[in-house]
Amino acid sequence: MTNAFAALAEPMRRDIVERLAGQPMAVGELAAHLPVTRPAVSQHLKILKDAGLVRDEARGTRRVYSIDPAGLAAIRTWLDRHWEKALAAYVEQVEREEKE
Amino acid sequence: MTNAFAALAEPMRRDIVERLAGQPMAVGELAAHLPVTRPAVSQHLKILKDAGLVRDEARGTRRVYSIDPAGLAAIRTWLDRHWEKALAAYVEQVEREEKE
DNA sequence: CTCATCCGTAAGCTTCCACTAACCGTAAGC
DNA sequence: GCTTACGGTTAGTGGAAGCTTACGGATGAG
Repeated sequence: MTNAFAALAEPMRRDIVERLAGQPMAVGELAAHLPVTRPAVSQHLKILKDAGLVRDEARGTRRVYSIDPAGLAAIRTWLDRHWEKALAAYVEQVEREEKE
Repeated sequence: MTNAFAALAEPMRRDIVERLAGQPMAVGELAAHLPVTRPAVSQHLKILKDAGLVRDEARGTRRVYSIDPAGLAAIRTWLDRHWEKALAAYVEQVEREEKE
């Protein structure tokens, strides 16, 4: 995983992820519903794949892409970790101020 | 919230978030531990603030920044929603293939 | 009031990113 | 074998992003 957050930074790539979450699709099928050309979609998919967010499966000449739950789970782990840490720091801060 | 994912795309900003999660800090204090100048940190904090990920509080001439849990929670909501949708689509796909 | 400290902002530069157009490789159908 | 359909890759370009330097504003101390 190079950088899942950077992969999801682009609105176009989030749109792609949302569409794939609803239903696995091929590259051309995605491009048909998006305002960019097929190569652009292909490049986005490459980035999403490197980030571990999507998977691809050869299906004849077509290439069907689908969501990789592991990628989303990795982000969630990061969030949870730091969210809890922030809460702990906040509690500690409050306790420190109460002693004053 | 303009774009929380784009805000967290930069490694420097994730570093800042991690440090603030451990303990609220002022701008200069952050910059002292980072390999960039203070204005750069200030610009990053502005982006993180616009994204709803951090909050600031005036403390004399200093300006203390801390994590805003709501921002992280928003990302988590997005993840959960599409993750569940992807799972549902996956189950549906399997059932459809079993009928063939 | 003056000075020092802390911080945000503007301007400029460099680097990276998203997009298109053109090309090449591969699998299915006649 | 030839053609068609589907995708990945490359080169090139316009625009956005991050960094630094320089400057201006606000608060506290003396």
